[in-house]
Amino acid sequence: MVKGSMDTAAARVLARQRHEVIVAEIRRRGVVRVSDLATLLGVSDMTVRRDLDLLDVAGLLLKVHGGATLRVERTTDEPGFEAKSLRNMGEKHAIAMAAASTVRPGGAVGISAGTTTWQLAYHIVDIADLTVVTNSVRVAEVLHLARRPDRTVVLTGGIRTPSDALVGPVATATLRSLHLDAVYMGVHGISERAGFSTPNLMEAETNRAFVAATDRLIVLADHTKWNVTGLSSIASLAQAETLITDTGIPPAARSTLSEHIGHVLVADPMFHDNDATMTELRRRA
Amino acid sequence: MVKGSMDTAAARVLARQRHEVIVAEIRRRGVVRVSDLATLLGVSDMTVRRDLDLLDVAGLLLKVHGGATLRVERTTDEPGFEAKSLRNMGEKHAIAMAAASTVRPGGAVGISAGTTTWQLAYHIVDIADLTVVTNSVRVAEVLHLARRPDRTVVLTGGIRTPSDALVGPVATATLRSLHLDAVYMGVHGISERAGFSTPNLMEAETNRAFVAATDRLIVLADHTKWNVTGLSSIASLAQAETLITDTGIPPAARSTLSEHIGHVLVADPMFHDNDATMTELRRRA
DNA sequence: TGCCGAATCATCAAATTTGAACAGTTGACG
DNA sequence: CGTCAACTGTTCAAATTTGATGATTCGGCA
Repeated sequence: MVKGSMDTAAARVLARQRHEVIVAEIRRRGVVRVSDLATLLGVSDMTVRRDLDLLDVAGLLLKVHGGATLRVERTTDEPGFEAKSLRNMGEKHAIAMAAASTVRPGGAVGISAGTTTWQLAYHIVDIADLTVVTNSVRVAEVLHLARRPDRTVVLTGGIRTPSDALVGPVATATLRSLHLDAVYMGVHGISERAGFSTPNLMEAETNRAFVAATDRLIVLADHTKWNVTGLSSIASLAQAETLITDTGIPPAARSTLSEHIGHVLVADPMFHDNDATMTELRRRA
Repeated sequence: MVKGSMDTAAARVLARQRHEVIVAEIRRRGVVRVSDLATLLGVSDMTVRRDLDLLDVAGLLLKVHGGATLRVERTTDEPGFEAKSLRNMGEKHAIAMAAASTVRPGGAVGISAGTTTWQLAYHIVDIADLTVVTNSVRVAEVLHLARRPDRTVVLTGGIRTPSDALVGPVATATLRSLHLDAVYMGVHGISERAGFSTPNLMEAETNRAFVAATDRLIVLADHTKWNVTGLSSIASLAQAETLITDTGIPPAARSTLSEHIGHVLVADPMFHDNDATMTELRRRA
């Protein structure tokens, strides 16, 4: 009972700062000791332990004897844990589900790198006779582990970016030699003027190669991407055959998009709100 | 209640750190001895044994008399690969070490897929200004995780075989467009008549593309490969500039090989060395 | 098969870590 | 201005971990 209810979590600013420092420290060094943190933060060991308790149940770290460590991610498991830290999971999940339902058996599809397309990979493992071309090591990994005999997974090759995409001359050259029935692409920004865009120059180049390899471009983007412009444009709105987004998209944006894009699908996200931190913040406000 | 069995830990270095080092060490070398780990980690034999006990029941390794080995059965990884990597671990390790010492900084090297070349990857992470081209997802993974700014890792792309090699038209096309200072290649068989060979047709094709991309072919093969002939030949003995094998090779074979190959290096598996993981841990402690 | 050195296991003491209880302090709110 | 809830620090007993000691078992070799 000492570790009270959620009400007690609405802490002073001081506690929150400590929590941030602790998490940052663990991210940086991988492991921290209670005694080190106590010295670093200028508080007692007991306080540090209580902090670690909270952060542990919140899923931000893993308490071990003597300190705490990063939470181990099971890369081969479902995206749940790792993806939890990402924003708009519910929306992305709904979008990925909707996108999966548009994949036709027996074809060859391209899948670009990104968190939404990564989710998409999980939903197409059961589609029959599919050939998938991707520049995402993660997407390939998911499909590879499924081990279906009627599945062909082609990696484009190239240099790996921090976000796990393969880019560069090798990737684009490979894509230039291929023709795909459909391409599923995640983007970082959508606007009427700049079209679809991304902040990474290399990824933009690879994505343009994807676009050139198909007549059927399907863009996956949750509503937070609207009116965001990345450094480099990938394609104009009109080049997309279909855009799949979620119900958070403003009606005005929806009608604007419909003017340029043939099909605009709006996926309804499941209710998926378990973020304790968020709730906590709401309470304080 | 979450309070685990595995994360119970320690005094100077958190037990968690020890566990990570132990698992990494086993994955890298295949086998470790209790006494080695004790000196490596700076703790007593008894502590190491207790750690191995925990990691054993956790399924991360297999305790044997004198130390521990990789677990043979199902891991999260591919069975084919793991199973193979167990055999002749000491020899492969020695060969990989010898091969790493022939890698010149500042160049571009190719590394084919295989268990020996996978080990090689661990030993070249510290070589400066290196560009690596590989068709092995595992090799790329190892080098990618090192995150060195002066490292460029290029994946060839292609279709993934059960043994984790990328093969097919995409892989060969990529390799045809590249020129490498040296290529490090593992093979499944060596004989005077058939030269270097492998049982997998697709891998053979990719490997031939590797050979064609360089003037300096370095073949890695432990002594069990001698007089083994795979389905498909990759290259003749004369095409190799260097062959690196181990002391288990019969003298007769050695002289035969020397007739055709410019350099034949024989690595001694008994030779033990220091390793980077240890120094890093010491620095933290 | 039997022997010997090495490895393992069981047990215990010392050192460290942990959690619970209690008390003091701070800030919010009626 | 007083009350109350929450947070923090201190103390102390219990639990965990570690290394050492000695008995036992294992594995290689003649």
